[in-house]
Amino acid sequence: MKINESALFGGICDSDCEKMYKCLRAKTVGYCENETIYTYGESSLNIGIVLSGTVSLEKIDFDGNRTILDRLSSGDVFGETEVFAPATGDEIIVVCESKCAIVFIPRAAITQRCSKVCECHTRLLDNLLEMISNKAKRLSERVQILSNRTIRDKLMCFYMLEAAKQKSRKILLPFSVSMLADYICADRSAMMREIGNMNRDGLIESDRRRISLL
Amino acid sequence: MKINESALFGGICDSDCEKMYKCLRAKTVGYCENETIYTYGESSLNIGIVLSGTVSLEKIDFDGNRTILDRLSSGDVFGETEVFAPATGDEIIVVCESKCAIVFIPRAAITQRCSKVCECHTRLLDNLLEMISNKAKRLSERVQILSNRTIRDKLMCFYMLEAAKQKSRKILLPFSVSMLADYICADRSAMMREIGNMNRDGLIESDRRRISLL
DNA sequence: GAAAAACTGTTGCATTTGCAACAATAGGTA
DNA sequence: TACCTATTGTTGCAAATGCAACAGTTTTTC
Repeated sequence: MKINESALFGGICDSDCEKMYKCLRAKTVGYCENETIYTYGESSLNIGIVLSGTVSLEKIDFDGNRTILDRLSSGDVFGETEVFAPATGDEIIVVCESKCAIVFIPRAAITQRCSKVCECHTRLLDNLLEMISNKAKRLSERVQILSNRTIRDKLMCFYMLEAAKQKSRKILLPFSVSMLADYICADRSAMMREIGNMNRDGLIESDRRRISLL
Repeated sequence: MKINESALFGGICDSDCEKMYKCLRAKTVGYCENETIYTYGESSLNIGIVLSGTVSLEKIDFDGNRTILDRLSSGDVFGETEVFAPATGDEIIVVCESKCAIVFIPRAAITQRCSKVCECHTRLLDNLLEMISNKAKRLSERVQILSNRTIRDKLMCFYMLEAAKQKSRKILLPFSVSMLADYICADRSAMMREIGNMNRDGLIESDRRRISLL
């Protein structure tokens, strides 16, 4: 994937893109699995664009518990705001899930548009607007899921949203069953037990990552 | 409060503001307590700006359970994206908490900038960008809080964040204790019990809305 | 192909939570 | 003042959840 295929540069032609890459003082860096790409609060003067691979946004609290706040893939952006300012004692980081390439751009270069107020820069802002909206949307979905009090309700909420996205009552989890537990912030074994109950109660039919809503 | 005092129109002079109010086809409407102002999915062709008063974003699920997704006051914006697209069977609405005035602007009027590509319109987009970022930040805080598994941890997380905002270890809840239970998605009585335990364990000293972190 | 690692699935038990029902205390109003 | 209402605070009990420990299965790695 090239930078001009990312959502941030959508609608900007190749030659303009190259000019902007320089104008924006962008840099591309490669990472391997489990490498820490970004620490919120520290290096937050840059925004990052995922060119390829998958990364996850994780919160590590003072007890060492890991929570996935968000998962990003090709074309997604992080650090575009101080959205994930960590609470005292916690740490919020971006970690490489699978080998990836990241483009870093100084935040100032984006918001302080160039003296020429060029069309491209305006387009860039438009794109950024939509991307942050999407991030807000994902977060809001997460809040919807987490606002349920029981594991069963959290799961049903997640399944429903996923079914809507996949336009089918038979869904395939976008990540491992263990990660689902992290995502809905529940104990894995308790979640497994509840999935078993839901099968028994005829709510769903599930086999590992494959779930049918009944 | 006048429209040009809202964050959306920040940095735009009065006369320009008036012009834009017309150019953007804006309309101001007043609401009384508990009135429903906006239903996501239905009237989402407009964005709304809270001029005065307080409104809350609520999810009503099919069982009738109410969850507060967000609270907005003077200068805040809602409907700027389809951020709160309701899950199937649920309803997401904006409800008036205390007597308020709302400015509605057709969404298209904002994103499709006027033919003149005027400075004001660009500024408007900049402002919108920052506001959505703030919304994402609030949502992310909420996720941080909800990602804790016990009521105690949720409360501590909330207290910490609030202490940081109020720059003091003695904090005053921004809403009623009952609403706090809704906010952290816990049963009120269970939360009260846990607050009692935390006092007993010497973690906090609390009296109604007044809390000291020890 | 064998060993290692990661993931999936299960169970007993102590703790936490939700639920229901009720008591006590502000705050507002006639 | 007396009354009404909203909010805050309390408790018993059943149900849900987390925790720990372990077994089976799949995937990766050498």
